[in-house]
Amino acid sequence: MASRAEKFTEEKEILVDHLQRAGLRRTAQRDLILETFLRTEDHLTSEDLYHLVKQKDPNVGHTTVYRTLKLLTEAGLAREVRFGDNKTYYEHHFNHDHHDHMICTNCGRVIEFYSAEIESLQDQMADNFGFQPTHHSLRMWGICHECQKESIHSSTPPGAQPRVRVKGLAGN
Amino acid sequence: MASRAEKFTEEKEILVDHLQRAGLRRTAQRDLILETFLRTEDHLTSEDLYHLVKQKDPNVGHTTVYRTLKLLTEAGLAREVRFGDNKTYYEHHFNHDHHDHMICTNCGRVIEFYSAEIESLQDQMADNFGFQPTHHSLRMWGICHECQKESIHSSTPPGAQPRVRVKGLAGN
DNA sequence: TTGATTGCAAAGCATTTGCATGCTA
DNA sequence: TAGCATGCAAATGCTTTGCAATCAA
Repeated sequence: MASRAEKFTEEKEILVDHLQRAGLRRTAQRDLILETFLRTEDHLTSEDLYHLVKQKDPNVGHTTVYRTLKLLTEAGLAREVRFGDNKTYYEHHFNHDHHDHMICTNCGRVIEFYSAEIESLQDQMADNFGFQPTHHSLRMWGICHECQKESIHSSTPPGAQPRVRVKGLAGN
Repeated sequence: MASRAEKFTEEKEILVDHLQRAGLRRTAQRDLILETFLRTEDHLTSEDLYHLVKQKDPNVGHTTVYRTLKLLTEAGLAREVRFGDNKTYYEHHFNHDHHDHMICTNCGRVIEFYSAEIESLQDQMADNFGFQPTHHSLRMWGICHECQKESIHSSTPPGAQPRVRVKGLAGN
């Protein structure tokens, strides 16, 4: 376990390497945004991250957070995901295994899962079509275990606001 | 095979039924939009459909197309899909089997596929988490067979504009 | 010094909403 | 006739861009 002072050393190196390779510059904002991003394990929008960053440095602009999240994605540190509410969420990518998502349409909970069998069948399927896949996204919407229990006692949804509000039914 | 005059009878009945059940009204616009929608087998945006409908009746507004596509989705005649360019596409849903999509990030081609094995593994996976799925979306991005052939002869992409422009890498 | 970066404001885009008018049932 | 539907314009929400000032290398 790394000490407090050394936290996220590896990720920071990746960012610095990426910046150098691309002829970009290391700035206090980029450092702060990366650190803040890594400090939460949640899926967060640039809006969410913006507010967290503001607590540390009120001068940082929303635009910079947007731009830096794209940067982190290019550097392989973050990954964009969408859960159906037309917002872009970001999750950690470096040192995190690939996974897919189940999204509870009642409470907004997001469950990460991985199935080697599904992955291999996907590749097989792509192969059938001569398709060369670079990436994919599998999402399932429905009711999570906890919300199913809730509905035994009450027909109304649990008190907590859904983290993700799914408007349409389809896969956006 | 139904005659020309009887085309889309079944779908029209579904719409009319849905309208009646919901206390809504049948209008010339809704009929026209449904017909135009059914007349193409493509994935189209409300923008696309709007232009097609305009050719028949220039007075129809974009808003009505938006609203009607939502209506058709509720009626079970259409399904929303997203391919990663932040636009909502619609595809036929009634009498069309469930399927997933491979999207070529070079030419925009969309390949529909279905795998019973993947579906069943998904259900199994959901079951492991006590998750009750209502619907799902599986998309793979990559290079289609045709574009792979093209790249043998030229390093530049083929002339045709991508139907779908994928900006980010992740599943939006 | 040079050119990338920042943050504000403004623009873009797809989509939604308010509202007066029009039209089904 | 009642109230749903329409279509325009305006608003919305997320994201991107223009630009002058700032800052890293």
